[in-house]
Amino acid sequence: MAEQNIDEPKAAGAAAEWIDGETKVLEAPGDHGAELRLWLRLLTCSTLVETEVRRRLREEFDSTLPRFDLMAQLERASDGMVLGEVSKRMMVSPGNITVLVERLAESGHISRTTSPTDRRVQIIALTPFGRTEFEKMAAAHAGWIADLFGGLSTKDGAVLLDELAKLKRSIVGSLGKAGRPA
Amino acid sequence: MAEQNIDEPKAAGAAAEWIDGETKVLEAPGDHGAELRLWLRLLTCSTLVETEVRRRLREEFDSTLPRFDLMAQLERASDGMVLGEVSKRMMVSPGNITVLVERLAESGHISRTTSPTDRRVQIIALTPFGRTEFEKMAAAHAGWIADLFGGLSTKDGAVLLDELAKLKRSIVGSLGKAGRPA
DNA sequence: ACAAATAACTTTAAGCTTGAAGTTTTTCGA
DNA sequence: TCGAAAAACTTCAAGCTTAAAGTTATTTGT
Repeated sequence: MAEQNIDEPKAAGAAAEWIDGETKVLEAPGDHGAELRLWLRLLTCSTLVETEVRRRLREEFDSTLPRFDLMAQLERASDGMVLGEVSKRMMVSPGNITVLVERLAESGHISRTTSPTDRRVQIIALTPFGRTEFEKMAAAHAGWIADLFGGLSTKDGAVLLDELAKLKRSIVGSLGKAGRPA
Repeated sequence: MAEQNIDEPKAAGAAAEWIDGETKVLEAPGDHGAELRLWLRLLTCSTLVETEVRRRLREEFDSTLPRFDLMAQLERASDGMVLGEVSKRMMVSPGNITVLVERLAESGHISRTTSPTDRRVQIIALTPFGRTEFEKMAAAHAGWIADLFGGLSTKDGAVLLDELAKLKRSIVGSLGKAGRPA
């Protein structure tokens, strides 16, 4: 493991590391080591937080992150939201939403109606029960995140937020270039 | 696959946003808005990259990220690696590895042997075929990441790497505090 | 008006992932 | 030594996720 002060980030995409080893560094073709290290570290942070959030949602609320996210989308839409819109906002496939909605409707957290003006469209909304439950979860969630990120100074937080904005522009720019449908 | 909106970061954990809305900002209890925004942005970057990597692994190599990661772990271990060690390094459950190993063994990418000294232990290693395949994928992967992160200046990359190190310390510190087993 | 295209889901098949429970081996302690 | 405990998986049930194919409903082009 390279000389990093914090210990090994090995998760998904971890092919990164082999550039670190003295063995491979010699033959590095375009030397993408810096980017790989960055990606690996980003992924590690993200995975650590996500794993912890999942764990606590399960243990403290017997729920899951996807369900929480779906309810979060609905929280601000008091009139409900079209299924396709939820899918886009959550960046997941429509089929996925269908399944989640089924479960959340069964458990009484959300309601689902067919649009009166377009019978293809499904409108989903939090039920009062769902809203109450979500508010409890959201408050707890905010606390967890605050704890996990709390070791960062205000300044570091601001810098990180800014650098991540730049990174996002880089990513989106790169994705846009290759003629993938927007 | 739904075309996902790139602009708004709404993915997993997105309860964040409701602090942004004028509605909620008034009653923010401990005001964890800064941390939530940071988390949301981090997650967005990570998700965008991961989704793209998965897509390309599938389209260009008919493979998956978990398989790639598993092979990446083996790449540097020419003598093979114990299954439990792989599980720890990849930060996933042992049962998960069992399944992945089965598939990769079937396809001839890895070999699997029972340790001669301890018959509980499974040792897995890349086959020559697996190694060749992995090297192709790894080279492509490094290029994808370089593209995605390439819009970042060297300076920004360095700053981001540093801030992420601080963040990771914050996270790990926070996780450590609550007496969860390491 | 009406057929073709488009939209908005839903269904399906396949793969990933986990926590919990189960199996086989080793190790440890009295 | 020998039985209990621990280790290292494996199996299982459930849930998430996606791409692709299928349905039903609405729009469009002519």
